[in-house]
Amino acid sequence: MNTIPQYRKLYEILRRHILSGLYEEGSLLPSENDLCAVHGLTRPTVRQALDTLVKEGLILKKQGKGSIVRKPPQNIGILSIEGTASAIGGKYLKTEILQKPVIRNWGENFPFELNDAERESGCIYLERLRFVDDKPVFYDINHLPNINLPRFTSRSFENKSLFDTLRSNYQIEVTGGEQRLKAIGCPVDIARLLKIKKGDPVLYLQRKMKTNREGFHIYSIIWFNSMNHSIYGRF
Amino acid sequence: MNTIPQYRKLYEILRRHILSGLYEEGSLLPSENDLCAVHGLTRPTVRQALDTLVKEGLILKKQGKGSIVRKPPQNIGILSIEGTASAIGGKYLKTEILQKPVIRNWGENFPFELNDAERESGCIYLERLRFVDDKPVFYDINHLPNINLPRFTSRSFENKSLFDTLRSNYQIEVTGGEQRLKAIGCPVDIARLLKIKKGDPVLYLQRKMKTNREGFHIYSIIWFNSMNHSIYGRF
DNA sequence: CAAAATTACTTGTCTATACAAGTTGATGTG
DNA sequence: CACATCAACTTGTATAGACAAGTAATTTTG
Repeated sequence: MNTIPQYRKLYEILRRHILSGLYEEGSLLPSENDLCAVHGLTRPTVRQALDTLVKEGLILKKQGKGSIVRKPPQNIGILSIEGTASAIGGKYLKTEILQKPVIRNWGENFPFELNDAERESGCIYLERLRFVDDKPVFYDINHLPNINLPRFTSRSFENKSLFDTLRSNYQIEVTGGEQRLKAIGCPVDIARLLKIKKGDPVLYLQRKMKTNREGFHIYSIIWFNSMNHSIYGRF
Repeated sequence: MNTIPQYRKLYEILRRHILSGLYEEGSLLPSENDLCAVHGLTRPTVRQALDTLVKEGLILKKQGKGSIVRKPPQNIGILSIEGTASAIGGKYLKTEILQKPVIRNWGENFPFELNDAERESGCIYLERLRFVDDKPVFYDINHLPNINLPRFTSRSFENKSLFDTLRSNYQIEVTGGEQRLKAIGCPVDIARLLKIKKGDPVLYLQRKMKTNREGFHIYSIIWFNSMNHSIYGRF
């Protein structure tokens, strides 16, 4: 059976509520017993859902007090952006799909090593241009192995997070990864997309992300205009 | 009572066993039921201990299989460099101290927030230029609070790691941190040091590192010439 | 009125049990 | 022998309940 566990459903609900702003920052989530009653679960199950939220940094638990809602830095699938001018609310982040997901080969000199399963299955490829405050900030191309992702290429990704889709529809979560970072002069075709001049300094990232699905990696190459925004990270 | 929870004790035991090499990499931990029997606990408690190990990356659980022991987690990439041409061994990394550690104020617009203790004590300041293969690759300026660091300013740091010194002489270890990243055109004075042209794209990092000493942070600002090297990181 | 004690809440830890689901090797069967 | 089946393991999910410990507001006490 391909059923989604209860604790996971509750996690998705709470996560959505938190991110949608239903709870103010610093306010308390319903108590564990309340959540039990409302959703018809027992405490260990509810706690499992809350544990996941804690791990993601969305809540902070205090014994005797409750679960305090936090709003972690706006996360664009692992990539956190910090604005220099305005705070970045989810509202101001837009995504334009330049290349809808298509199935194709990995390409000649793919900059990462691939395992056999990945190479044999081919990959799903998509290109995106992402906006903050209606101004283009970064452009990314993404490769994921075409393994057990039913109906993936027919989904809409416009203004949706790729990682949200993977998480809520396929239970795939990024658990870690590695990346290489450079500052380069922007090539002309990318510069046109980002509305900057050729040769302007941009951040160039190659990243390979591991997921909870064994051997399933997500590969991204990113050009990031850091003129008005920084990449923010914790380690 | 100040008793340590059972799951925490078990976690400490298993962690010590793994790090001491009692289990080989890739081998299996005793099954959850075995651990229950041996330590006189129930499965939820044992699982709580294992969860912590998973979170730390010391084991990897597979349903139906067991808990697989992994190598101790990779370093908290203080700053890993990856060469484009030759592999970089520690041997080829040299450090030149441009400004020996001095005690002074934090400066007007220090780019990070400081706590009271830090601001009141003033800071130790030093500048370094770091070479790979005898070519300058990055320049960093570092600030650390002048709190309980006897004889620090009289130490030699030439070709020594600042972090090694802090660990072995003062038992200060970096436990995590946060950073902001940008690509910028290199300012003229930095360009001269790095032997590149003014305006060439360089990576610019601001990082704040947390340590095992409560409230003691290390602040670094780094200009990195990524022409021939990348910054490599795991997350 | 101010401080101490109580009370009602919260999360933290733990036991005991049950069944589902994935893995592996042994056991039969054709 | 090759292959399917089964049995015995593993971890994953979930229920039900108990008591400990921290928090905060209320009540009692001096």
